[in-house]
Amino acid sequence: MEKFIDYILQFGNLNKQQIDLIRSKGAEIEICKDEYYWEAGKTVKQIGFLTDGVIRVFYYNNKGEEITRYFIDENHLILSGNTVDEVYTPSEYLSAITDCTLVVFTKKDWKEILDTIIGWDAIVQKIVTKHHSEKITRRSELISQDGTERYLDFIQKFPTLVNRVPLSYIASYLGITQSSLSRIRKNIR
Amino acid sequence: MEKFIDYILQFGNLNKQQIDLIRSKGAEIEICKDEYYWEAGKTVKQIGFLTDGVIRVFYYNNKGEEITRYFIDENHLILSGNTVDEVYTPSEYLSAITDCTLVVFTKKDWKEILDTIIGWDAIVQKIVTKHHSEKITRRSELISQDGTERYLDFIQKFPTLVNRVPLSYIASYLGITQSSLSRIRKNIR
DNA sequence: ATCGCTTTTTGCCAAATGGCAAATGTTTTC
DNA sequence: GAAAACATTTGCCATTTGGCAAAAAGCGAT
Repeated sequence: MEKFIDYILQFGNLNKQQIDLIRSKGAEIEICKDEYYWEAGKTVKQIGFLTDGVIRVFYYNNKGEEITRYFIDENHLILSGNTVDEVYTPSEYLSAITDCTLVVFTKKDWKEILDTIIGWDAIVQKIVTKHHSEKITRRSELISQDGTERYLDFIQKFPTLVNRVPLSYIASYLGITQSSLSRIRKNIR
Repeated sequence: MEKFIDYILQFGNLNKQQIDLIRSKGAEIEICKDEYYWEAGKTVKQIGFLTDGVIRVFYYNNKGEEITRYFIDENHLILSGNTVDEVYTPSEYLSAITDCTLVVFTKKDWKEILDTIIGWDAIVQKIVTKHHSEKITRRSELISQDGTERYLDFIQKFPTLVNRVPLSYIASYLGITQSSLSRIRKNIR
């Protein structure tokens, strides 16, 4: 919970009352390795913030292959759709790579926070925009690189993930096969 | 100008007064082929909406190569940063591929619209989020495809761009070399 | 129609990556 | 600690892509 508060405070100021409100609404939950947090086609009912663990976001392409779109690690918001009111049904899966701890808010409580704390919306928007931009930048960069560059980039940008995420997922994220990535790693050593 | 109004109305309702306000603030400008609309490192002073033409967004990677991140075509908002107040200095270039027509707003006027029209912020946010998501999805998909699939995907998703954008830019966008793309096209025929 | 300039295609060969299956290594379970 | 389950590496070869340079095609100005 405190991780979430600290995180939010990086993006805007909140007074004690406001912090208490947030604290009173958030609930901690745990997800075991390999459990889904979201499933494609199933309506999302909560807003989450990952405080511990790693989650993998993936979808199935038209050949039925599982493609990892990105990883979510500690201190990241997991939002559903643009607005709280909107019913949101993802087209991708979120699955825990390790055991995870999250702070979650029901949509109702989130809405209450939104209605009570002036500026909350702006804070969340800031976070969302930041994450979006980062993802676009990162994905775009990958495309112009060869396998080795992609991997070096990955270990540099996500040093804490390299040893916690199975090679096959990293390979999928980088757009190369697992065996190629294995060879690339050999060459780097 | 009317294209902009029509576009905005897809995302939210506005009354006649509000539309008139917008109309009174927007100015039409033209940009010739190969001119820059944004340059990396130069502060952006206006909000733009592309009504005609195609713009290329690119940056230089660490080898000094020009990498096309994406294309902007008709009916797309070109925003600077998260908020109007923020001074925004892009790290990429926007350059006209064809002659372009834009509707532009000074930051001051945009702010006035923002302060006058309740819900304007939400409309813009919706648009931005939509574009972001589309870009992330598109870029992610490319990564798991080979050259041929990338190109087929491109012509299917941007049929109007294929014949207006030089091959070298498309190749760069798709993360393959121009000669490879040329061969791919030959094989497809 | 011709010249000059830019864009696209092509040939040649090298390098990178994919596909598949077996071997090896690691972790979990009983 | 052995067996089973899972993850990673490796060998082998086919395919794809890259790099470079020359040729061909396209285009605009005169």
